[in-house]
Amino acid sequence: MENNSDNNSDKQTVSFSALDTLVGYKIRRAQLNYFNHFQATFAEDGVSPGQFGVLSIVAENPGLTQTAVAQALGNDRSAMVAVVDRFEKDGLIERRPVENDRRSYALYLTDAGTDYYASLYAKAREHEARFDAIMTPEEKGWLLDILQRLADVS
Amino acid sequence: MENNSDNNSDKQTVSFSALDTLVGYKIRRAQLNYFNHFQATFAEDGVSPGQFGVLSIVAENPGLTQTAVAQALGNDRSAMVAVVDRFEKDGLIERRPVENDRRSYALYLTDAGTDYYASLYAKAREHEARFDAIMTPEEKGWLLDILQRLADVS
DNA sequence: TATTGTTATACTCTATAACTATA
DNA sequence: TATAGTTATAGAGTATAACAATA
Repeated sequence: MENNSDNNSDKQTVSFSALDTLVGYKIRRAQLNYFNHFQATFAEDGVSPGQFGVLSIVAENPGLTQTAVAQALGNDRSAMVAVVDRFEKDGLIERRPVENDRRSYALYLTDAGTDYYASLYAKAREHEARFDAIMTPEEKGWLLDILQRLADVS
Repeated sequence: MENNSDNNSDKQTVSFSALDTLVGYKIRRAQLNYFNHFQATFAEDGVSPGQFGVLSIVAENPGLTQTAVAQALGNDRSAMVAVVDRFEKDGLIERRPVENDRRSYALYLTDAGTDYYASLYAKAREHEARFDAIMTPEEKGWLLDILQRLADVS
């Protein structure tokens, strides 16, 4: 084993003065931890955070086109194809023709998809409880508000 | 143009009830916005947030090995090689042999690297000001604390 | 046996460009 | 001309596995 006092390699004593005052670094670490937990929770379902987001938007906004869902989530529409293909194949999402515009598909959850999303959402809420536990409801409301403001900085 | 009232494709009216109560979704959006701004600010320098993190850790903790820096940042040590190669080639970071352990290299900023990091850090602080502007100092202190707690959830 | 730096590799996420069919 | 869905592709980021040198 090396002598930690010489080369400063003891992890506990590493200085983060600069990074610890930048929102960007801490927010990345927090987000990575959250997503890793989320992935672990939904590993058996094979649903990623992004896929859960698509299901959630379609569940709450039936009839949106693929492009509209992509825009709502801030993604490129090309990224929707594989996600919708997968959920359509699983019988959870339906692509329905849009009258008056044969270029578009309107997205709807099937009955199975509605049930499936309900179970995923319940699981997501259980998962969220682990993170809710480290703050008060007031703090969480305030955190969500600040995160929204950070997302809106232009 | 399609009829928005029929297929619910007006972005302003999309419902996010579920996602808006999950920390994970909002934190991802906030982090993406922050990182996009960061990338734009440092585009001329060609420095990513992760690369800035490496420089910052080495600047504050001269003599750490590559593996120690990777552990401090929560990355795999294999990811360090390309980053250190690049900064070494640019004459900003030095790999020095570690006495008593010929497997390791201790990392140090060169004089040029020290100056360069100082300028990058000043730029990062200017960049941060855009995000500091949307909250009070008290709020920021509290935000950093909450983010740390989120990162520590196990 | 274990660890460091390294290489090769693969996987996810994401964005861009171009194509087609439609508008 | 412009847009929706699609496809191919490429880049960044990250992780794993294996190797040689060294501990």
